[in-house]
Amino acid sequence: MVSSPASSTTDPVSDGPAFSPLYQQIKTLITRSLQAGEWRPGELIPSEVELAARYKVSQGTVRKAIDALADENLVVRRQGKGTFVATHSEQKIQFRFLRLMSDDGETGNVTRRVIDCRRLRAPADVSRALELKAGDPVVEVRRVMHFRGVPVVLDDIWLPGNLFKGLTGERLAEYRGPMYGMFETEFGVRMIRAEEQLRAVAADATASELLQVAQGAPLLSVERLSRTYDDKPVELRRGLYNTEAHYYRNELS
Amino acid sequence: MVSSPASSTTDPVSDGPAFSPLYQQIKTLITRSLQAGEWRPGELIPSEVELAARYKVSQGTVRKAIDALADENLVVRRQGKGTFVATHSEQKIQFRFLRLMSDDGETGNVTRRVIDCRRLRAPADVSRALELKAGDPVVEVRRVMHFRGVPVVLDDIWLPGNLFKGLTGERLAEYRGPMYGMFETEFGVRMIRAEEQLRAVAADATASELLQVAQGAPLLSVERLSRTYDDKPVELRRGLYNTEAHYYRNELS
DNA sequence: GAGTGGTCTAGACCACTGA
DNA sequence: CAGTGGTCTAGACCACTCG
Repeated sequence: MVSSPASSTTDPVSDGPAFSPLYQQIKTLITRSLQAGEWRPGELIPSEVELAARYKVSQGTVRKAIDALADENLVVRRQGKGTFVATHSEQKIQFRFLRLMSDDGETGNVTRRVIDCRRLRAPADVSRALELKAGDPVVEVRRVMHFRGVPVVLDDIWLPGNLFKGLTGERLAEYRGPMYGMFETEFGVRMIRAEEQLRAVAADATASELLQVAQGAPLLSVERLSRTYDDKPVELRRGLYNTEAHYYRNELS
Repeated sequence: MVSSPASSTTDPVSDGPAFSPLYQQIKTLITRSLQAGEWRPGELIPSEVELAARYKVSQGTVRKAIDALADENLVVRRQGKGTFVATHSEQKIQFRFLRLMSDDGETGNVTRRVIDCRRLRAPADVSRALELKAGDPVVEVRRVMHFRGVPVVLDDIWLPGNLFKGLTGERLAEYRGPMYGMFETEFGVRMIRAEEQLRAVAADATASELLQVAQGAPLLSVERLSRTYDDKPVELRRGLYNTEAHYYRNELS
């Protein structure tokens, strides 16, 4: 294994060789393999002993690297079976990114309706957020999510056009299940983490119509920037949530 | 060290002896000491070797227990110095519970003004949330937070009267810094984790006056239930945030 | 330099899964 | 039963802090 200093995503850019522990370097190597698609979402990755042999380190060091990856939800450990690449196409993981709950606890059936899907040159604010060049192509999607048949969420979504070639409203419409699941299986783009900015806003004409609320009614605005393995932004999403009978849940610790 | 199964907070109540690893048991013991005040917020706890000797386990096992406590923010590790009990009276930790950011990045000066503070018998919804008996005493606080002199947050707060004997509006008003810091130093009550429910609502007459916004203006409603070491609820808080120039930030991963 | 937490190793044993 | 991850130990060495 390399013993010279390796750069880490969290290392300061300042002076000094910036010591990086072995397990961090291993973690980086495994992450690269995940990013390169050596093991795909849902698949089994090599066992700890195998990886230890591959990288010429002890099993304990590999273990610590995988522990960190599991903490970040990049990977899921299953005792007796092995370690699997995390996937959005799993019942259990879905509500990690969809934090809306019904007041009565039951979330009920979720259905998604695509209102619009088009390709265009990125508006200034979108290209800035997605770190694209001005005028780069983006896919713009508008969709409504229904909970038990009632429209609750209106999403406007922008995706880098170069990463989502061939994405159309039809393909979106015919896909069952969460969008992020489709993105990872159909386009090889996996959303890893996201930052959200929440605000209360008044419903405009469009929102009023699509969410069936009065104009000016208070809506929860959720602006999300999603990133993939290397922290590159790959989705900008502006959501409007009707919180009459639902709430956005959050845990602080 | 005990070798028989020990109950953990996350153990299922189902059948079986429910195997609990040693480091979990150690973690529970350390948590009990924290709760009992053996080491107070901000103080140094015994070194890993000392604790290993005390509990008759290896240093590695103590290490894993402390790692878990550090992950939960109960404790802070400082290489070369030791491990410290986490405290809310620290610049660094303040924005763990206050997630409001200014649009321009700078949060600026935060000031707090107590509008009202009184003792009363808990209303039904409050006593239910705080798991009190109907009619138990609570302290009710109303306060406004100003960012750079502008009122942005209106909080209504309820605290179990038995835990906060002697809390008055005067004592609150004269205290500088975050409320949770005062709670831990003055009343020995430490907020560990909290669940929040976010909604968009319309400003009523009171909010409109105290936050200087139009009646009916959209406000972000944040209902928070805070818990202490043993997961007992110790605070219910209903906040109204003016998100004209601020947003509630959240990270998903 | 002594004391702290942080890393790395090697080996033993345990708990769980599935053929 | 073999193979996986999970726990626990003991010891060596490193990085950091402070007197």
